This record gives sequence, structure tokens and C-alpha cells, in this order.
Amino acid sequence: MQPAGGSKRVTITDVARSADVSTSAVSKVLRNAYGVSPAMRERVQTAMAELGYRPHAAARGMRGRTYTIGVLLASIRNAFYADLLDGVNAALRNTEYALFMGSSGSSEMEDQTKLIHAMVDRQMDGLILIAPAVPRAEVMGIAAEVPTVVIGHHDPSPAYDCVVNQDGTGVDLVVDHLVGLGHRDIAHVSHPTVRGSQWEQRPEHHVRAAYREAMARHGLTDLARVVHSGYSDEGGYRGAMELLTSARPPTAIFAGADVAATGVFRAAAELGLRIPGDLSLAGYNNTSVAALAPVSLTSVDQAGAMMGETAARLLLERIEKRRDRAVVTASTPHLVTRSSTAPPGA
Amino acid sequence: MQPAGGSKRVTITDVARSADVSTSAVSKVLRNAYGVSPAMRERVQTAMAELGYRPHAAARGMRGRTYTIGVLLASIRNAFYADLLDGVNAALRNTEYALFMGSSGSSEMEDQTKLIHAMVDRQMDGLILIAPAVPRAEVMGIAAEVPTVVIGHHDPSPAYDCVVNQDGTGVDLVVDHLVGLGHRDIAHVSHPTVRGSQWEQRPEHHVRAAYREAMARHGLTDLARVVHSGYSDEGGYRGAMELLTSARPPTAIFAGADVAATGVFRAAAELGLRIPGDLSLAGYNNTSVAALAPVSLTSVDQAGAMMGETAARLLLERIEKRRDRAVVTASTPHLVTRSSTAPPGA
DNA sequence: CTCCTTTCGTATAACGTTGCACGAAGGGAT
DNA sequence: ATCCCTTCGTGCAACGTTATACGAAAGGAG
Repeated sequence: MQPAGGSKRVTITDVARSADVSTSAVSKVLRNAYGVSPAMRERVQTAMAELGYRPHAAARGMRGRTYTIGVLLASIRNAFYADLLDGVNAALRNTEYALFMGSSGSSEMEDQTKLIHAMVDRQMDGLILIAPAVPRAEVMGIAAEVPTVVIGHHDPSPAYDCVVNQDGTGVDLVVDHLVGLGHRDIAHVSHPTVRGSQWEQRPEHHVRAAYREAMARHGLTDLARVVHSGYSDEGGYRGAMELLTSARPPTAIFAGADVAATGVFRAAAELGLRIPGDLSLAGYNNTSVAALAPVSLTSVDQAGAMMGETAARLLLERIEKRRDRAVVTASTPHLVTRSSTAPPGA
Repeated sequence: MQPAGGSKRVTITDVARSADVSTSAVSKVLRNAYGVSPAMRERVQTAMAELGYRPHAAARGMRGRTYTIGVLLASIRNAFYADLLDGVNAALRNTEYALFMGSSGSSEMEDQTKLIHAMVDRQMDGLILIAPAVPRAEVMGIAAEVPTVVIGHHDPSPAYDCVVNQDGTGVDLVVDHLVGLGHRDIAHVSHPTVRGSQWEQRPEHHVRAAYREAMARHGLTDLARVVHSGYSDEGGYRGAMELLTSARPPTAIFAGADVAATGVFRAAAELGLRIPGDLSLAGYNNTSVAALAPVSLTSVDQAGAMMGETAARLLLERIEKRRDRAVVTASTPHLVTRSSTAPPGA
């Protein structure tokens, strides 16, 4: 406990002086290195506690680890990411590592690149990139320097680990559910393909393909319709408007993200359509918004916390060199049925 | 020069060699220091661009700035914080500073303290603490070491700058609005007082006091009722349940946070009460949730982005030593009326 | 043509930590 | 006693950057 005034930080040298040993000895204790007698360990630890010593991460960074992990978030507003983060936090709870997130606010490629560089420049030990918008080649370059886990994209690489969801299964659950309720005209609101991103397997691609397949499986190929208005409130609104004012409005809409589903709600309200009476609506991700009483949106749960925990675990394995081969883990989604879906015309 | 595996980073030395000058010269260019001829600046900058040089933040941290700003977030789920962050990001956009957030997930005091220490240990240049749960003395200690801005708490200090909202005004807007609609029995859902936090002026205190005053101003002192069930979905639910199943259920509820209002929605739905028919509901913060079509919650807008921008600006002033006296800025809220409030019995 | 300023570039010592290389005890085996 | 291991502690050279001190030109005033 140091008086705050203009006092200097407690350094390893102060500890060494106080414990009457060399700085190397203190460093050894700090690192659990070989060649420390119990007696010395004891003395050093006492001194550290007495002085309130905390290692200087920047200095550590110059030589090795900074014990810092960075998470790139496309948007802080997507509640699903919060679930992921809870998982990451949980996995890191009892380690020495600190977690810092960077969010560009916008999901612009340029901003994200700057953020990732900022993380690398600060010598972070590992990176978790959530659905990065930067080119795949860039990520592979980064991953060659720093252990990296990519969450969301289904493009594996020997350079980084992947944590994804079995999106195909999730889509099947939704379509089967809606068909089971009696719907046939089921439209899908998707995200536009980002040009030049080099990611072939973004979640929206998987979801889109799985949607078409599921429709085909039910003999509804001709009724399958996709609008690419985007995963955002505004995108959901525009997509729904287009669909619902078309010559043949669908009886059900499957939005590829909950956040887009909220836009569909808005469009339906404006058009005087009641949900689920006139239109059934399903989302994806089961974010906390879906669970809100006035929303009560049927959605696919991806167990975000579990994915986050897995990502953190994989990252630590890599950082601590307990594994050197890349890995892909895919978790199983399940459907949460709420009151936004019902038989058509109910 | 380097085999693919362990390619080294480009350092100031590489740039110096390539431009055929000393490292000091490169450093000078980097820092815009005095004593650099246009010719040399030109050559160095060309070399930097050619080699793709990026300064090593950890090394910088050992001597001075790290060009890193840390934001402490109590919870990543509160959409109001996202508004604040947008503002902070905007203010930092064209500076050299990178922004990293730390969120404990839980708002436990201990976790937050660890996070703040992690930021200080990483030599961050400035800290923005959003409604910190750690003891005030602790924050004052930190602020003596690192420039700090506190958002939310109305307890100013010479050690740090404060960015707050005129919460009293916001509350007046809500109560006046509800009274204007004809409500008299207006209850308030608040947050429990945190023991030992030493913050006397948390926003919920201001809001609570202002609520009582506003009720008194309308001659409704006896009808004023506060439950301290907490600013969370669950807290809103419990508080509303208590109020709505009491002997004299209120006709309107003013929730101190939008996130608590969503819990009130849930309670009302369970009790078969319609909003706004049977119960008017107002929130605080005007988060994006309030704007969702199925929610459409009347709420007080605090202009979060502006507050965030102000906080960042104040912080930069302090970091760059353009100001040394602490400052408090309070912005004016306004009411956003939506469809969750209506005359009683409408 | 001195002498005195500027101007501009370089040498160098930190900053706090790590990890290798080294050495001094102490303990067995011969 | 000699030699060789362990075990355990220390010395020291990095790591990439900043900032101070200093020297070498070049320019100006007398």
C-alpha cells in the first residue's frame, strides 16, 4: 500500500532490496522458475505483499508475455457477443491474464484492421476475433505472429483455431418448426455478401445455404426467398418491407439474426400486421432481446457463453504451447420457441 | 532474411538503418520533436512506410506514453454504455490513441478493482470509469497516478474529472409527463444502495431524491413509493411484482433504467396487465431497446454519445497537460415519449 | 576573421523485466 | 581426500523506445 502522491511504482528492484535478494531471484519467484528454495520464495512473497508489488506489464511485454488477451468485437450492441464474452471471462477468471476488448463501433474493415494492429503493437499474447470483417489473408498474417482464435467464420486454417456453431442444424430447427406449424411460404432475411473479404464461409452463407436445403427437403424449393438487406434493425425493416408489400407476402419470416428480427417487428407494426397472428417470425442467436417479454422472439440458441469459454481455452493452449495444431470446434444449437411463431392465420 | 517461422518485427533500428540515420533521429520524427530537417523527416518517413513500421507500444510504455486509453464498463449488456462508447470512439478517431474496454461481466467490486489495476499495470495513459463500483478512495488513488474521468457519479474531486447528466431534470420530465397524463399513483423502481462504496452521489441517489421532490411538487408526497430491487431485468421484475400485487397497485411505474423496465414488462405480462392500458411505464437512458417496435418505451435520453465524447476530450486534455484543474460537466436530458405511457385506464 | 548563436544530427543512459550463463555451496560416491 | 553432481542464488545483457547531453556545421554580427 503506497501513498498516492507522486510516489513511484514499486518495481522488482524494490522487492529485491526489501527481501535482500537479487532481482533475478524475484523474477524467478514471479515466473515459478527452477532454482528457488522454499525459504527464499517465502521471503520474496512476503516482501511483494508488503510493498503491494504488481508487475509492470509493459516491461514484461518487452521480453515476453504481457498476460493480456484481446477480443475484437464487430459491434458492442449485439447482445450475443456479450454472451460470448461472459464465457471468455469465465475461462480467464482464475488465470493471470487480463481481457481487453476493442470495438470499432462501426464494422468497417479499416477500423477493425487498425484495432487488430493496436492489439499486436501492444504485445497482446493472444487474440480472439469475433466475426472479423478484415480480409482473411490479413488474419492469417496476424495469426502467424500471435495465437489467434476466430469465432464465427467456417473457414478453417492451420494458422488459427475456429470456434463455430453448427449453423445448418440451427436452420433446420427453425424451418422444421415453421413447417410443422403449417407454414409453407417462409422467407429469409440475410446479410449481404461482403465484397473482397475472402471469407468464403461466413455464418450467413451457411445459414442461407442451409435454408435453401431445408426448404427443398420439405418440397418448398419454389417458395424459398432470400432478401439480403443485412443483419441490423434497419436491414430487417427494409427486408421485411420488401417481402411484406410484395405480390405474395410470406406467412413466416426467418431472420438470420435477432437484431434483424427487431426491424421486422417494426415493419409489421407499421403495416398493421400482428405477430404471430398475421406473420410468424423467428430469429437467430437467442440474444437477451429475444427473451424480453414484449418481444418474445422464437430464436436459435448458440450457447454463446460456451463458445466463448471454448475460444479462451483454445487460446490459452496455444499461448502456453500445449498444442500446435489448429483445431475447429462446432457446437450444437437448439431452438427456443416463444410467442412470435404460431400456425398461419392463428 | 528471416525464415518464415519467426519473422521479426520492424523496429526503430531497422528504420534508422534503412534511412541511414540514427535511431534518435527516427525517434524525433516519430515524436515531432525539435531539430529535424525537412529532408531528414522526408527520408525517415519514406523508410517507415516502406518497411511498414509500427511503433512498439510496450517499449514506449517503458519510457512514457502507451497511447492507450482504458474504459471500465460495469456491464457490456447495458446499451447505454454502447452509446457512451460511440462517443468516446468518435473523439479518439483521429488521434494516435487506441481504446480498450474492460468489462468484468459481473459488477463485483473485486473484479472491477482487478480490471482497473490491470489497466494501470499496462501503463495506460488515461482511464474512463463508467459508474465504477469500487470505493471512491480507490479511484482517487488511481486518479493520482493516471488521468481519470468518472462518468455517472455526482461526487466531484480535484483528482478526477466528472461527466454526468442533470438527472434531476430528467426525472422532472418523467414525473411531469405522467402527471400530465393524469397519473397520481406513480411508483419508482430504483437500485439498492451499495454498502461501503463511499460514493454519496450515485445516479440512483439523485434520481430517487428528484423523484420524491417532483412528487412533492405535485402534492403527491403520500403516494410516492420506491422499491430498491435493482437496475436489471430481474430487479425490474421483482420490483414490479411487489408493487403490482400490493394492496394499492400504482397506475404508473418509473423505472430508473430501461433494463429494469423490461423486467416490469415481464411482470405486467404475467399478471395480465396491458401496457399502457392498465399500467404506464417509463424508463431511463433511452437505450436502443426502448426504441424497438414491440417495446416502444417512453424514456429519458441522456445523449450518451455526447457524454462519451466529452469524457474523451477531457481525458485528452489531462493527458496532454493542457489542463490541470478538475472539471465537472453536466448535460441536459430530454424525454422521448413512446407508446408505453398513456392516460390511466386508457 | 573571430566569436557567438542557431540548427540539426548522434551517442548514450535509462525504463522494468526476463532468462541465460555462471559460480558457490553442499552432498555422495569413489 | 578428490571428483562430480545437484541445488540455488547472482550478474548481466538484452528487449524497443525516449530524452537529455553533446558535438559539428552553418550563419550572423562585430
